[in-house]
Amino acid sequence: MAQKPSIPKGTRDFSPAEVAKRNYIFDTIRNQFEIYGFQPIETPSFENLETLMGKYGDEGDRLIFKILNSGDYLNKVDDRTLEEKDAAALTPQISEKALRYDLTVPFARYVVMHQNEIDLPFKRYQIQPVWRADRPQKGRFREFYQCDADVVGPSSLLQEVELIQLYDAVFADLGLEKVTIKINHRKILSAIAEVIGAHEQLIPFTVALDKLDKIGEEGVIREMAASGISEAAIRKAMPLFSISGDQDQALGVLSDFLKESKTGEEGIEALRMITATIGKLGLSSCRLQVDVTLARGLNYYTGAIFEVSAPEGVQMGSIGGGGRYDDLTGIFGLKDLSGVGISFGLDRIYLVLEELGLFPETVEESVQVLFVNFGEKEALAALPLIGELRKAGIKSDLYPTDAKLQKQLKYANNRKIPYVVLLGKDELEQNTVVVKDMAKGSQKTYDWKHLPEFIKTL
RNA sequence: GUGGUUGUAGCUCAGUUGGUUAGAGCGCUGGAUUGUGGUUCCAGAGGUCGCCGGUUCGAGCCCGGUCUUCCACCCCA
Repeated sequence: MAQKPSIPKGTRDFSPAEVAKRNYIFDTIRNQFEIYGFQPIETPSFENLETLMGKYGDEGDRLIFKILNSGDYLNKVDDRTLEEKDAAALTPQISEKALRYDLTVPFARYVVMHQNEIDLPFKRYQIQPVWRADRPQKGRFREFYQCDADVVGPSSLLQEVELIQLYDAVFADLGLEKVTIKINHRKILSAIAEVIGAHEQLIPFTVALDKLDKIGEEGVIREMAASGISEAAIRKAMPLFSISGDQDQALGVLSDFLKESKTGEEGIEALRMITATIGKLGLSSCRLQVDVTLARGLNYYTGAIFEVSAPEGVQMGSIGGGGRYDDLTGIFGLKDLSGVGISFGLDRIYLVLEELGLFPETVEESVQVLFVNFGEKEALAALPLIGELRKAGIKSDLYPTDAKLQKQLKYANNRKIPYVVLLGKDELEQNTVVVKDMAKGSQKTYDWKHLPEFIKTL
């Protein structure tokens, strides 16, 4: 009996039209990556499990897709682990490999393994799928593409500035207006926790703080209390909940709040430099916003952290994120190497562009010129002309059968083909073709010898 | 991982307290129109009602399970 085919939860097939639109985004991002001097690398779709485990926090570990060992994988498991049904202890015994969870950790691994071949500063980009065992929602998939650009080597803040410009350049090319790039600094978050006396609970503190715009002040307070942060500490942190006004003002308030912390002052200085420089250089599509409550991002970030949210009015999580990590390669044995990078979430950008109708019409154009097939003789006469067009780089094709003209034109119409060429009995006798402009409905006759004139109009 | 939600034609969706042969619009195929698509008119094809089981004389509709979709958590691109 034939089984009904299906694909796993959170995965998708892509039709030709969808692939065309996805490629448009890929091409736009790749083009700017290269314009900014980044070089491409690729890494395997799966890594050794131990390379990935422990890099993304407990929640991250849970979301990593583990690959079951081949062969008799239960053979080596000790009976006790099996009897106790201890998943955490069992996993490393039956799985040695796991699907890539993001592009940053594999990149860090790559840098360490290839350190002798790499010239610093090393600017690489990487566009590949990643996998997460998350529960799918709109804009959240189990297989999706990330487009990363990272610089390792220089600890200069000019890198952060450049990456913000890169974000802006890509979104400008995509025609995506009013994108907000939020920026914060890990040192600021760490200093706040220190100043209020909640240094031990830095992670729960930042996670709660991050939800301010979603669950409000009360919600944040409740969550902080629930995660063991003292009432006194929460009260101390409260002025931060209402920081508003422009960037300089916000940074001023923060500076006052953290005046006793050297770490905090470093973080504030960094943001001042970045925002001031971007202020001078200007952005075309994006706006940069300091946001003290921005805390998302993975555990390995140590400096600036970024998050890009979709334009207002579009229900979508972040469409990009990034930050600086001073010690990521340290985990793999290479000390004192700083890196900073950003990531674009292709699949979410796609949904945003689709919702706002921002894909150019020509993206779905598979063929520019379609020759109608009137029969064997006419089709044979069309082939050299099609060859001429193809040599000139024009996407052109002959309808494969001599189906009714109505059907062939309808096909051209559905495929959004802008020009149809008619070469029938009369044209064959006169060595001419009739070119029909599908949008206007107008027609023009060209002599075979004068085909270049038509090509010029394309 | 927790709680909820959705699934009927290729697509978007109707479908009465459970009752004979499950509908519409769009799309598709053919014709009006043997060299003119996107407009119009006519006709036609297309369904194991997600899947498995249960209740019932009888289930698209009720019950259980399962898969999927979307939503809220969690977390994130």
